[in-house]
Amino acid sequence: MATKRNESISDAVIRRLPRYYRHLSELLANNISRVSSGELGKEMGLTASQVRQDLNHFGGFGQQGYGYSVSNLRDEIARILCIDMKHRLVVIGAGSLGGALAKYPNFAKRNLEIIAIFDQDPSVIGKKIGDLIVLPVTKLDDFVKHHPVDIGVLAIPKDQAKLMAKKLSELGVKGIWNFSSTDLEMEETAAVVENVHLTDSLMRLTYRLHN
Amino acid sequence: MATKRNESISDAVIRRLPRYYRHLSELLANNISRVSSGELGKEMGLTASQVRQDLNHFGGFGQQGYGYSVSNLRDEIARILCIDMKHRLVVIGAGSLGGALAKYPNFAKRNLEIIAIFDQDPSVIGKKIGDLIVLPVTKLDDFVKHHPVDIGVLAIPKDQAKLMAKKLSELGVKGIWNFSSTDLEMEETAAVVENVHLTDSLMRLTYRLHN
DNA sequence: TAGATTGTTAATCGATTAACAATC
DNA sequence: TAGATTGTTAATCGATTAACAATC
Repeated sequence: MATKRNESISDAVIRRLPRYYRHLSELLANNISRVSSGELGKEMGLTASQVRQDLNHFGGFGQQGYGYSVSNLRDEIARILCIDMKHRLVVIGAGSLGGALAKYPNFAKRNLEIIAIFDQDPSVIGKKIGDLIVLPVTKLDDFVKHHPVDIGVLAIPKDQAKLMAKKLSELGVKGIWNFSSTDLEMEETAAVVENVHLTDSLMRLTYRLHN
Repeated sequence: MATKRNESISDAVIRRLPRYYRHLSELLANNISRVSSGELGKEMGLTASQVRQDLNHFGGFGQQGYGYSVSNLRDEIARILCIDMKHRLVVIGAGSLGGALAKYPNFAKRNLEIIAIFDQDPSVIGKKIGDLIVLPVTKLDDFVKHHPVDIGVLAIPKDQAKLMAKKLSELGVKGIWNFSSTDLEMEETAAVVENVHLTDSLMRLTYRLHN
């Protein structure tokens, strides 16, 4: 059971979980086996209070007078984020971004596996990207029906994104990781969407550069 | 003058600005010339109140009884985000992610220009990526001293990220767009850092997939 | 003018911080 | 035991929503 009660956890908390995970991994790599909320918070720019509040949404992982076991806490957060389970991804769009995502090295240790990559361009189909061969999108239906796919990664132009998201969702893919610069909202469907807007991120940087 | 007074704008507001910009661009592309806070909010999943509050941090761009001029509001937001100015970027790391960013098509219309890409690997140096030729990192100092560089894009392994951020900052580069999976914090230096953590984003998706 | 919609103030809601008893 | 640090409740702060007078 991930949460203590059936309370819904705020997005602000969820956003911090992967950061906790990274920082705890870092501590672990440095052979540090225990950490207090104060120390962890200081590293991450959070108050001790906030760290304890965040963690206590999911259960009491610490021990009074001692703090938290780094490896235990890291495992708990991995479990909360569900990266203790294997997830299978397909990438739609074998352009340079799709290709880069398909080869991204940091997925494996989080149990994330890219199992196929698709494109519609005949000049790209058949090419090798890492260990994968680019398949024609026309084979997508067939592929998904015969392989378990948890997440579809959209690295295609924005005008095709909505349609492809709908298709994936209809095929039973439950998660969409969207790199097309349009906000996908899937009210109709059951799929969960996570939008990554690279230019939005860069525009926040240009804002802060001058303010 | 971007803000009305010298109030500091909350991060939550800044995060929405690029979304406003995208949605207004969309409306403009569909030849819609005016929009009310209610309509814009509905499209974006915000209340009319919030739209008006957000915009009024920067000035009164609307007109009672009419709403907002789409093109005018879009221009104002572009100005607030400073994408009416040209920004010059250099990419550090010509791996597949660095390469993809160097070729990313959505930058140009926001006045963002990639002017060089660097790598340390001799087998990559000299290769062509889009219109650019990969330069050796040893030439970085010299390049930055002779060309105006606003933003450094880090697409390198995390253990090299901190050092490279420091170097860029010392060379006078004021913005760091960091794709290395470590949180760069530049208290010592004057550089502004925007972190993009792809695996964090994916972990939020796996969380929501199961909760 | 009447209707619509803004800009802005006030009320509410939620997230962060502070405080402290519990306890290892 | 004494010291440290948690889990949790209460207080504060800030962001979102509601309300409405101003006005195009």
